Amino acid sequence: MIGSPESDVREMFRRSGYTLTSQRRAVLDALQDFKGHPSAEEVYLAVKKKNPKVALGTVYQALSVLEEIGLIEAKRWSESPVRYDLNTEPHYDIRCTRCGKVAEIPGLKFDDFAARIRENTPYKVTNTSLVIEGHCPVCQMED
Amino acid sequence: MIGSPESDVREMFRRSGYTLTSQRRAVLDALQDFKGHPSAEEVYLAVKKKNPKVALGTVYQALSVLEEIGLIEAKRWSESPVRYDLNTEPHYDIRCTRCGKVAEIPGLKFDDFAARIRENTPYKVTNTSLVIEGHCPVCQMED
DNA sequence: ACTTTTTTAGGAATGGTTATTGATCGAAAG
DNA sequence: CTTTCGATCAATAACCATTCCTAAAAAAGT
Repeated sequence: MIGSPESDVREMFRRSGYTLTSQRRAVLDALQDFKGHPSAEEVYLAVKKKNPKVALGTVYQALSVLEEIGLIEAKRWSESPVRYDLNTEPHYDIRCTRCGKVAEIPGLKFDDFAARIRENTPYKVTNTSLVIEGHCPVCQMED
Repeated sequence: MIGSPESDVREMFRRSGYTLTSQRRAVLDALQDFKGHPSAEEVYLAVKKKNPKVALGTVYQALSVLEEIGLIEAKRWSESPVRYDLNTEPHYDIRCTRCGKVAEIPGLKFDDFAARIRENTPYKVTNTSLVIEGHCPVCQMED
């Protein structure tokens, strides 16, 4: 939800009850450095460069903890591997199903649908995700 | 997008270039009969009752064709198997991550994200999907 | 320092989905 | 009708993202 400076990260871990281990920190750092929306595998490779001993399973587990805490967001596009993003400013992402590139949609005011949904259901909403797909201008030329 | 009566189904198949085979028809029928959002496996079992010879792979293939044509919609919740729904009136679905039940959120006017997004991007938008998850009233009692 | 609980590495196992292949079907032409 | 030829199908094997398992290590609690 926020820019996640050091103190916020610590605070959110403290409140969650999970411990902020070096592996979880490394996964978060890797996501911070990443341009785009890496898959678990890509995060794993990035983390491995600094600490060759981390296991892929650990990265998966760290990602799921970070998602549960709310520090990162998982995007499930129609193509399989789940992709992760730092949970910073709300924004809309669109993915080209031909070339795979993910872009942010600029100039579109973000509508906090999560808030509106909370007002309209007795459910306790824990997660919302808007997936948008299409063909980017370049790939449209194939038509 | 619409109620998909017989003639619409034929028309959409005709325009797509795909042929309306008995298997694809059976998959569509199964979805029509289904309450809720079946997985490919569940659709397969339903189709199998009427035609024991169909293969699971055929169901997957039919589902992907039907999705491409726009007759059905695929929902990718955080829990793995993809679930399918007839593409009828736009609506919001919420899924309880504890008991797995999917419910429609009533009384919430659907805002056509796709239309607003199309106006704000050079992409050709082919698919939008809003995934909402939380804990239903019953499962909240576990807290 | 000792005990308990949580986390990790490493690797094997799972399970949803895709790919493969040979057989079969179906529209279009002769 | 038949023949042709591409599309579709059933069955099964392969794939691969993710989860599970276990012993060891680390962290937290006392």
